[in-house]
Order: sequence, then structure tokens, then C-alpha cells
Amino acid sequence: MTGDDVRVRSAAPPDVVRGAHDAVARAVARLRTGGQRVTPPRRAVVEVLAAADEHLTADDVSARIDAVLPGVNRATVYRTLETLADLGVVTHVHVGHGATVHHLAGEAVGEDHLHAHCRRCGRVVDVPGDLLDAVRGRLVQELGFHLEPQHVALSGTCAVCSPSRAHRVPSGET
Amino acid sequence: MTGDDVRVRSAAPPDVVRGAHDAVARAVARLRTGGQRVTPPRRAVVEVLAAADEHLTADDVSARIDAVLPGVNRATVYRTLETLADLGVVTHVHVGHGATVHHLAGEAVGEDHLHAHCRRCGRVVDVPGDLLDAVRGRLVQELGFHLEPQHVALSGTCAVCSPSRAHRVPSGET
DNA sequence: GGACATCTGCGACGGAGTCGCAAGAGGTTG
DNA sequence: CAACCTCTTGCGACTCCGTCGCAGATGTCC
Repeated sequence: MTGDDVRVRSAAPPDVVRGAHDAVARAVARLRTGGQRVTPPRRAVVEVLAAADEHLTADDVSARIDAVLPGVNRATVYRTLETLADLGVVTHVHVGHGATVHHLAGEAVGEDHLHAHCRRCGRVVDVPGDLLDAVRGRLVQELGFHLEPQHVALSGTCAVCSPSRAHRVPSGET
Repeated sequence: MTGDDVRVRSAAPPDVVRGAHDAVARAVARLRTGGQRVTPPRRAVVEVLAAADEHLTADDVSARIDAVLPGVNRATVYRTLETLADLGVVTHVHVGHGATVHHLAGEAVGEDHLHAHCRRCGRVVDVPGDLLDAVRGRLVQELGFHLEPQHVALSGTCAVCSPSRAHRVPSGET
């Protein structure tokens, strides 16, 4: 959308990617130290994620890249996302019904938060990162189960769609 | 698999569907009170779920029905599952990566439990039903978010696959 | 600047779930 | 118990998400 050169070499900051530059630089560095090649499509994926204000599906990423570096294939985006996940640069969250959204991992962009998904409007809400700490402890002790709270979104109904006051955006059930 | 007459009328219990008869009867009754028709495919879906020892995907249900009442279409199973969910007879759980599993709701068969999914071996582990009570309270208070803990499986690594002692069944990541 | 392993684009594929349609069957009424 | 009207079903096609194999392009190292 905001036309900008994604192939920026790491000097000469454009204007949209602004604050996310360190994140991009760090991600690229981690690619290198991980023995991976730094290619335009990969750089684009990182930059799109860094510039995103929300969590993106693979197709979201694909679409945004297309606006800036046309011709990058869906499969490449998926593969890149996977590579970046292996390196710990990117995290994905499974959201109830559809999607599976991606974002730069932890420290990179936002702080440490978890996700909750509204069954009614589909919105993904950020919730406190420590929300499940007690639960995690209990699961390890009682069942030996090691919880990874970031990996799936909690499910329910958000404040806006709350049962009490019926509200907006009715869409498919999750 | 265990060949048995699914079209049993509600008298003369076969031998496999044993203890689940009340559950089936209750489900059928709820179909009627809900103004829904009771058809062989619908009855079969309920009976398969009632007889299941584990949680089933739509295709699992489809396969088991086929062994007993051949010719029921995939689409019908999906629609029936949805209808039963609307009536509160059936609940589905989104499991991290693939699936989406179904089971008779609450009181019907098992007690009230939640689910956790092992990223490594794919197993679905039952966890205490009260596990997220505190979390639910906190979400409502702080964010107005109404959590439905049964609706998605928690994600992590089960005791068997626990990081400490590497173990079995390596499969795709979730 | 060259060699080589790695990436990419492409097209096809597979699983999960949904939809529209016409035919068939459930439930109700007389 | 027969007819009727509406709800369900089966079928086939389709979408969406994700993955794969292949051949050609390209990043990286020397």
C-alpha cells in the first residue's frame, strides 16, 4: 500500500518502515548467523511484519509484499515464514477458526503478550503476557504438560460483542 | 469398525453402544424439542459420538458412520454436527494445527474438562475443567472479555514428549 | 568473476469446510 | 393411512489454507 522500496540495503531509511528498522536489521542478522541467505523476498517478509500494526495471515503478508515487491509467490511467503519461525524471529498464533497469524517474536516489536479471539467479530485482542503463568505452573506440576501460551489464541467473546449488549460485525462462528 | 446397528430404535440395546444409550436418547429428544427432524444420519452421528472413547474429527465421524450406515455424505456430517452444536448437544474444540474435534457436550458423556494439545506428538490431553476459572475472571474484569475455555485446546508439550527427555512420534509442527 | 548449494516461482496437489441444487424423506394433518 | 409441505440429504463443485516437486535463478564464498 504505502509504496516504498523494500530492497533498502539497511542504510537510507525510507519513511514508512520508520521505527521498525532495528527489528528488521536484527532479523536479517539472525538470518545470516543462522546460515540462511538474505534474499529480497525474505527481507520483504520481515519488513512487512515489522511495519504491521496488527497480526497478519500469510496471505496478508503476501498481499502487502505484492504492493512493494511484486511477483513474490505464496509458497515463498509460507516457506519464509517457516524459516523465520525456526530461527525464532517470527511467531505464529493459531486462531480458533481460520487464519493463523504471524508476528515478529517477542522483544522485536511489541512486548510479551498473549492473544484472545472473539468468536463473534473475529477480532484478535491482546491480553497480558502473564495471564497464564499460574496455569502453566499448575499444568507442569499436575500433568507434566509444558504450556506454550503464545501459541494459540484464547477463545471467547470480546467486550464489544459481549453477550449483555449485542453489538456488531456478525460473522461466521469460530 | 465394531459392526452394530446404528438404527436401533432406542429399545433393544445392542452391545457396543452400551452405556451411551441415555446420551443418545437425550440428544435425540433435544433434536425433537428443538423442532429438528430425527433422521438416520443424525441419529448415526449422535451414536458415533456417544460410543467414541476419544474426540473425533468430522472425517472420523464420517468414517465410523460409513461402517454402519453407508452412504452418508461428508457434507451431511458437517451440517449435522453444526445443527447439534446449535442445540448444545455437541461441542467442538479447535486444536492448534489441524483437526477440530467434536464430542457430546458436558454432562452427556464425560465430566467437564478442557483440552491441551501436544505440539510434538499431536495427542490431545484432558485437563481439569476448573483450570482457567481464575483466568476467566481476570479477563472479564480487566478487558470485558468473556472466555470460553472449552473452545480451543491449550498448546504445549505433553509429559511424554517433554523437552527434558526427548521421546516419540515426531510429526509436523503445530 | 565463478562455482555451487540454496531459494524462488510455478503449477499441482491435498485436506478441511461450505454451498446450491434437485430429489427424497420426516412429521403433521385430515 | 394417505397426502402434503417443508426440512434434509446426496452430490458435485468450489474456496481457503498450506505443502510439494521441479527447474531455473541467485546469494555467498573463494
